[in-house]
This record gives sequence, structure tokens and C-alpha cells, in this order.
Amino acid sequence: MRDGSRTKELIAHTALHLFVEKGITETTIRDIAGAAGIAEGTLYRHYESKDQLAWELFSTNYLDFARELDRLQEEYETLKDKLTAMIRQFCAFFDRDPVLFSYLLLAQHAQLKKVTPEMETAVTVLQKVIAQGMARREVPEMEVELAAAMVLGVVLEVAIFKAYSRITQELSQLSETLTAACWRVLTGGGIS
Amino acid sequence: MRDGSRTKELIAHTALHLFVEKGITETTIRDIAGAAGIAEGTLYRHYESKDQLAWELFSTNYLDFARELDRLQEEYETLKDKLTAMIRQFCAFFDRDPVLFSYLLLAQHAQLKKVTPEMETAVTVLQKVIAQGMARREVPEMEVELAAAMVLGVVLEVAIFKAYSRITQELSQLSETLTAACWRVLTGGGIS
DNA sequence: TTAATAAATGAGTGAACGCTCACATTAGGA
DNA sequence: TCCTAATGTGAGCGTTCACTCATTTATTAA
Repeated sequence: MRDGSRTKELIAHTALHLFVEKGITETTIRDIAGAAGIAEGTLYRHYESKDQLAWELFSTNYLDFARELDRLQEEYETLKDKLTAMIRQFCAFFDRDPVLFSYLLLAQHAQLKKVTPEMETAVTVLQKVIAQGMARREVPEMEVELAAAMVLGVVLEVAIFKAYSRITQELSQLSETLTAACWRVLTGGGIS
Repeated sequence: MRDGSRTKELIAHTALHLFVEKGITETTIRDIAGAAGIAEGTLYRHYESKDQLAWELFSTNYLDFARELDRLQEEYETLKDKLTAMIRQFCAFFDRDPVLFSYLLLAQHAQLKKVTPEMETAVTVLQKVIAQGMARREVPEMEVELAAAMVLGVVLEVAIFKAYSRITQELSQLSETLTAACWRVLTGGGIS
């Protein structure tokens, strides 16, 4: 018999990697238990169901990250500073645990049904920050959702490519390039 | 008894919508057959397996689109013109069939296992075009993969947001804004 | 009208999956 | 040492799924 909480962590860690590698629906309880070296029944001592396991991984990791971003942006005054800090934070987070990040993307975009638009995601934080920046006349007025989508696009797609190993550098090394690109997207305003 | 080829099209059309709505793995053969108003066995007269059906949908639609982009870019001389044309084409394609586009994203990013990096995708075309533009000194030198990822990011993420209905305009209306944003990302060069 | 062929059908099959539960093992206090 | 609670186990259950095939229905040619 092992320590219960360590087993729970082992399951979470193993499940996370398999979810990223094969997708949530393609990963079976048998896969997770086998890879973790435990029996299937043991998994159910720690998690109610497979759905609940996936949801807990998403919830704890992603929502914490979004709230962290929100706390962080409050420390800065200007949109440029907020954006710089948020992207740096994102890059550091990504480099620290690219697997976790891939899972968050996967979970949010496709496979977790419980994810509601109401919850405070990183997207919402980004939109809020940009709206404030527009009110401060730091960047030209435009549809906030569009602006946030473009900024997110630059960062997310690069991160995805990085995850698929088509880009060799650490994401942190690209942090300033990404911030600059995002800033140009925002400040360019309308049609050039 | 209906005409065989019309039944096949009916199946493809129905499957596509269900794949987008619920994801490939969450859509069952019974779902498709039921929604199309045919028996399960009939589906297997036209498609070898569920995987083959999904693969055929992806293959015919996506690869055709990538080749179309490649043909299109050859009609233009400069990177700016190529990029403008490609993005306009993409936006028109998206507006014509957003469901199809969502499927392509879904299929490529997560759920189709057979997608190989060797095949000539839209990404490859974009990288090729950007590399040519750099050789022509139209845009500053930088890692081609990174440049392509940033450009793709702007367009894809906006399209995804559009698909999730958080942006109200047609994508075609945003075409020039997107092109301008992509161009700014490319011409900004290194760190600002 | 009839024979031959193509298309459609849906009950049935085996495999895989999420999950349960009766039982085994271990840890720590009395 | 014994008892109790916590933890671990894996065979097995019920369900769902992709897929098959013997049979029926429609179409075409003679």
C-alpha cells in the first residue's frame, strides 16, 4: 500500500501525458492504469470517473493559470506592459510544461464538454486588458474580440508549432518577438 | 433503392456535419446512418470504415484546398500580392463553408491519425511563399517556420473565434484587416 | 414477364470500454 | 499481537461501438 495522495498525483501525471499524446477519448482507463503501474480499481479510489479526472486536470491547471494572468496584469499600468508581462508569463509557463499546455489547448478546443463560456479564461482576461488599453487611447479602437483573437493567434499558433517541434528555440527566447508582433497587430489599427 | 452515388454524397454531407458538431470519435455510425435516414449496412457499401470515411472527407477537402492555394499563389509576383490573394481565398472558403473549415481544423489538429507531415498542406505552401519573399528581400530575414506560424496564427485564431460566433462579421469583411495584420507581423522583423 | 444485378437493410457479433465489488494487503493505534 | 481503517487489486458486468452478412427490395436487360 502506497501513500494515497502520491498515488493520486501519479495518476494525474500519467493521465495528463497520455491525454496529450493520444487525446482524451482515445486514452482508456486501462492505458492510464497500465502506464502508472496500478490497478484500474485504484484509479477509481481517487477519481470519480474518467470525465471527472479530465475535468479536474483542466480545471486546476487552466483556471489557476487564467487567474494568475489576471493577478499579474493588475501589477502594471499600461497595456503594453500588461501584454509584455502576460506573454512572458505564458512563455515561461509553456517552457516549464509544454505537455500541460498542449493538454489545455486540446481540452478547451475540442474534447471537454463541461467547459463553459462563463468561466473566467485567459481569453476573457486578454479582452479585458485590451478594452482598458483602448479606453486609455493606447491603441486604436477596434472590435475587442477581433483584437484579442489576433493577439492570441500570434502566440497560440507559435506555441502549437513549438509543441509539434517545428520551431527549435525555447518559447521564452521568442517572448519579445511575440510581444512585438502582437503589439504591431494591435497598434496598426485598421486597414493599411 | 436510390442512386448509389447520391447516397454516398448524402453520407459524406451528413457525416461532415456530425463530425464538426460532436467530434469524430463522439460520432457513431448509428448517428450518421440515423441522421442520413439510411441503414448502417448501407454506409459500408460506400465506405470501407469509419476511419476511411473521415480520411476521405479530410483528404478530398483539405488537400484540394491546399493545392488550390498553391495554384493561386503562382499567379502573383510579390509576397504581398500572394499573401493577399491567399488570405482572401481562405476567407471566401471559410464563409462559403465554415462547417467544412471547422472540420479541417479538428481533423488536422487532433483526431485524424493518418495525417502525415509529408503531405503538402496549406502550411507548407505558406512557408514556401514566405521563404521566396525573404529571398526577394521583401520582408526581413527570420526563421521561416516562425514567420509562417505567426501569420497563420492571426488568420486561424480569428477564424476559430468566428466559428464559435464570438465575432459577428463575415470573415471576408475582415480579409483586408487580416492581411494588413499579417503583413505587419512579417515586416516588423526582429525585436522592436 | 423474367432473370440477373445492384443497392439497401437491420439483427447479430465480437471486441473494447468505463466502471464495480468482493477480497487482499498494509499501516498504525490500542 | 490484534483490530480497524485506508488503500490496492483485477476478474467480471453491462453497455456501446464498428462492422458483417443473410435477406429483401429496386433496377435494368433480355
